Amino acid sequence: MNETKTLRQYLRHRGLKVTQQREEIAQIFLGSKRHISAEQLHQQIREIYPKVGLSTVYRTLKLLVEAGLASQRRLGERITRFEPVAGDEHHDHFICINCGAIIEFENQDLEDLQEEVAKKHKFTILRHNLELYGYCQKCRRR
Amino acid sequence: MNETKTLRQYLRHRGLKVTQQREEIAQIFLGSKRHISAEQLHQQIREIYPKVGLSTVYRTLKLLVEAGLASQRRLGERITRFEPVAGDEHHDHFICINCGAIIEFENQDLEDLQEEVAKKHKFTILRHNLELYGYCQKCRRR
DNA sequence: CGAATTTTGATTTTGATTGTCAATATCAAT
DNA sequence: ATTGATATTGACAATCAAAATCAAAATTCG
Ligand SMILES: [Mn+2]
Ligand SMILES: [Mn+2]
Ligand SMILES: [Zn+2]
Ligand SMILES: [Zn+2]
Repeated sequence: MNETKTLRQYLRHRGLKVTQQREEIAQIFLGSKRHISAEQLHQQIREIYPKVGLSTVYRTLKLLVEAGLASQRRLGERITRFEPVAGDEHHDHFICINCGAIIEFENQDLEDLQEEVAKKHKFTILRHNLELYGYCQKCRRR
Repeated sequence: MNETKTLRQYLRHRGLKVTQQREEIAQIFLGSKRHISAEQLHQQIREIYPKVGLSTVYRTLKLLVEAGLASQRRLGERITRFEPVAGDEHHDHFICINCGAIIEFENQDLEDLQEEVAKKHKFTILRHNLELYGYCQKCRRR
């Protein structure tokens, strides 16, 4: 678990405390399925660490995002979902409006073109959100 | 006001009723500033039509979206904003994280490239969201 | 250890949006 | 114009994810 180290470093760097709960939450989060909600993660954590509260899950997810270990998304639903970030990778999403499937993809041309458009408008991009809604392979025919 | 006609047609086509409130809300919405919230729109409407309720504003905005006269966005905030749609135009957004400015842009290459990527993944795009967050021209230097 | 500081978690609160429902409006057929 | 079936309205309550509260507990560092 290298990410655990990254979290500890981030916390110390900010003068925050390395607590049991933060380590437990990070541990479970990093091993959980992608695009998980705070509530779902809380359920999973409780199976192993029954005393952890939902508030602390919300707070720790925020820290993980700040530390660059998680990314936060609102993919068409009203709830926020989180996913672990491996290194400096980036990806975007297809979302099937029929079955709810989330398909991740990466395309450097798309990223480059965005930068080009930004340059034209004298805008500096720090991050972006691209969500493509429609039908997945299984759902597209009827 | 050609859009008023479009709304009437849409309502009749769906067996819905053309009401005072729907026409009033549409009228004010179409003349309002872009990226307005339901609450803000309700304020504006009340200045001229004081009896219109917030629920009806929400319901009518939904109808306007369905009729293709409005588009609905969540640009990083927790609230939903609406903007009138002119014809079949489409655009995406830069959002300045410093001053909150929203800059609209259109780029056909970007749209085409998205389609290309979708084809590779056997995904059919019906709609999409692209939000580029960063600094606008004014805010980018310091 | 001991004190200063931060964190936790049960609980309450917030706030945007949606649901409820009795009163009212619309509209097609008389 | 009147009627009656149906849809709509608006005040209000409900929902629900997320944020705030705060006393008790944990962490850190000398
Ligand atoms: Mn993802
Ligand atoms: Mn816009
Ligand atoms: Zn699907
Ligand atoms: Zn700016």
